[in-house]
Amino acid sequence: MQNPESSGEGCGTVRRGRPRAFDREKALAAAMHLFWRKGYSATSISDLTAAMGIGSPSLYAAFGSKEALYAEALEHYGRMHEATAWGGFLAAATARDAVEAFLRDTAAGLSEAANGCMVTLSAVGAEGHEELGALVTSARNATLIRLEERIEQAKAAGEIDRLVDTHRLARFVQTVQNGMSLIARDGAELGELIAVVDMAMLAWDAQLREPPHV
Amino acid sequence: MQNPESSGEGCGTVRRGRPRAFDREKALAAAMHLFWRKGYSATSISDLTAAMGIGSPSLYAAFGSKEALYAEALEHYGRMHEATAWGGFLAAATARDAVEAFLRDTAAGLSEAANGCMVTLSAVGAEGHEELGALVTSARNATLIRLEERIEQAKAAGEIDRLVDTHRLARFVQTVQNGMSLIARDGAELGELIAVVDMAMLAWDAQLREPPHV
DNA sequence: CGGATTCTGCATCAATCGCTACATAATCCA
DNA sequence: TGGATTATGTAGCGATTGATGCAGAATCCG
Repeated sequence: MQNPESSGEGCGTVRRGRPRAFDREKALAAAMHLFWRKGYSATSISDLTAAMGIGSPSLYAAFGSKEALYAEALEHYGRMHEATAWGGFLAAATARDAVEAFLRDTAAGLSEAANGCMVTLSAVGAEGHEELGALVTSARNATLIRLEERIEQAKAAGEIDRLVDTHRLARFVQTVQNGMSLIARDGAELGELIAVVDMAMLAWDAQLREPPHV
Repeated sequence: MQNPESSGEGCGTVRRGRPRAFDREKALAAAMHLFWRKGYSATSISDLTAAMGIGSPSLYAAFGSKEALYAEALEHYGRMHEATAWGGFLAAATARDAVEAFLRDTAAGLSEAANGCMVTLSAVGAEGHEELGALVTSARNATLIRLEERIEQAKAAGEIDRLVDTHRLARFVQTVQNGMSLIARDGAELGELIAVVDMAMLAWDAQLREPPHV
């Protein structure tokens, strides 16, 4: 926050003084995994320094504070999972294919991580850290908006009837995806997650068969 | 834990010594709401004593420890919401009606509380308290088992084809219900939750129309 | 080399954590 | 009333929390 150079990693500038003895990216990844698994409040600085393999002064010099480290861990999480979560979605030819790819890729990702989605399951706002809570809330909202925009695009392309409720479709997909994070954290296996996706797509198809105005 | 009388509230026995100056049930309810909203780790004893309106010695005399208080708050939560969550489910004539009632009652409950379900969203196990984590995990699993048993019952009654995958149906319903907790905590309104339920029931109906073996 | 700069490890800060000892207050039974 | 029992309030326990001061080490530029 206070030092504008420290957070940006200063890619272009030549580093002066004693060089950092640890890999900042790896330390950040370790912190991310810890925050991901235990949440913000239950993760202490000593947990972090142990997992990152550094002392607390190095942590604070490199990341500023626990809150700033969490914010950066969130960004790192987003960078790491952007492609796997949205690649198929963006490449799909239709909104239906996009949604199905999105849910299937989510299922695949969740069955590997087994922690659920860091963004979906974060309760950092409710834990009393409103600024960080706003970060995760806006990240969640971005998913809903992406879904809605893709559906609107499908409407413009004539793929989906203009009278269909975009928000309803998107909310449903979001709900299923969120729920998958929870059952995955409780140990659901890939096959179960895939079955959930299949049933969700049945709902999608049935909803688009329904008369739009009832 | 150590004192067998303290946790059971000793309804029948005559109380001796100085009487308690606070309402144990109300204090427990206050603790439950705090744990519900903030989670286990982010809720401190001073938060609790402030919300319960008592001193810490009274808290420990009445509830034993923070962990025991959380466990009792969980039970209290279950008792408070058992009827509203499962009343319609148990009264329904068919499995389909039961599931729809379960999801609709969930939607109604979530739109009031706006915290999501305390059991669904608890991460106390991941926070490092495995015993409490086992409690919430088994509570979540109980929901899945109830759903599965109701579906099996419907199969026995000839209402649902025996070849349909019980676990798949139950997992889907559980996933949708879990997801609803998350979007409710993010501010989804009753109408949006109801729309999700409607779409979930489309999936239910479509799944039961599908040929069981593919 | 010397001086500036930056990072690391040790030690520690004030604050808070979960929890409790202790003296006093309020009730019961006799 | 007096002794037994239980609850309350103050005050504080040792441990841990998030976060730093500081001396020394390691690099840069000149």
